[in-house]
Amino acid sequence: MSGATNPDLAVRLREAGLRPTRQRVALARALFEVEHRHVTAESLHAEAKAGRNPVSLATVYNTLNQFRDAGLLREVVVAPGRSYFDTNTGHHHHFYVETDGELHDFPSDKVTIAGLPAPPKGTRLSRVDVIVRVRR
Amino acid sequence: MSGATNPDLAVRLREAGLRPTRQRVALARALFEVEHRHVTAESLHAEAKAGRNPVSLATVYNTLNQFRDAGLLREVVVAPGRSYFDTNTGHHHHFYVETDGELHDFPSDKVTIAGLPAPPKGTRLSRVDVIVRVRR
DNA sequence: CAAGCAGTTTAGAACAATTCTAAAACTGCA
DNA sequence: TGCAGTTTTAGAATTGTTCTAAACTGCTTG
Repeated sequence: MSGATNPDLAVRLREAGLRPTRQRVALARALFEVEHRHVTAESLHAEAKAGRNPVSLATVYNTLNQFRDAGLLREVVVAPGRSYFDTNTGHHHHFYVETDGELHDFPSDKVTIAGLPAPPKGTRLSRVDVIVRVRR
Repeated sequence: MSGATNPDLAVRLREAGLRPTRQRVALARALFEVEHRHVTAESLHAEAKAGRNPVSLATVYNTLNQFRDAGLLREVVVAPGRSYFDTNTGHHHHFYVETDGELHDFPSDKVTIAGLPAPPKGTRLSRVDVIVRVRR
């Protein structure tokens, strides 16, 4: 079962304008066939290498960037040199546990942010990131 | 006038547990004797080098980290490999213009964030960062 | 006010994260 | 199946930051 090709993923990639190559599909499966995940390039690379679909680190970086640009992933920068890719692209925010580098989602349903000033003129809103930093 | 030593800065550094050395005072003057600023290590280093108080890049990094640890500065990470130090340590949030890397403060007076979930158990709140990302 | 020691600075090496390069390997279409 | 354009790859290069070890400086003491 785990060796089978998932046609949905191939379709999803094609719709994003990306050819469903062996490597991209392998990474997409690791990312999207399970619950929401937070990965770094290094962690995903280690995972792929350990599994039966080794993918070079350069390709992991390329693919994560392409997935992000295509809207399949969201990048969250929590600290200098610490960047996560989040498979949850819906509206939500993050807890970041500074003492051990963990990142957790929380839904934005209940959260309301009021009174934000208008974007500087000549710019349009791209996204509002809320990172709640906590420590143990 | 601009060559004079500012005793307040020396005091402020000493209170932070830092010896007021020539280099630290020079950087503190560049940072704190004007309106609130957003600097990077590189930009501050370039500035110091151009002025009459050249300071090595290593010292700029050390000093920024010390100032941040002492609460004199706040670090804002906006993108991978892009970290600003903000001389405004009060409550406020940021606009980040993704297309050109600019960072702007905005006061948090008017902004209310309601409905944030409680921190994960075993952790205590450190800070809530709100970054409003915009593009031209 | 000289001496000495801990704290600081520095250039350069080292390191970590990410991107680039150029060549080999693929993918998809004709 | 052949072929043109994409994609992958290893390794080099780049970028941002920290480390190292030696020289220097600020502060305290005798």
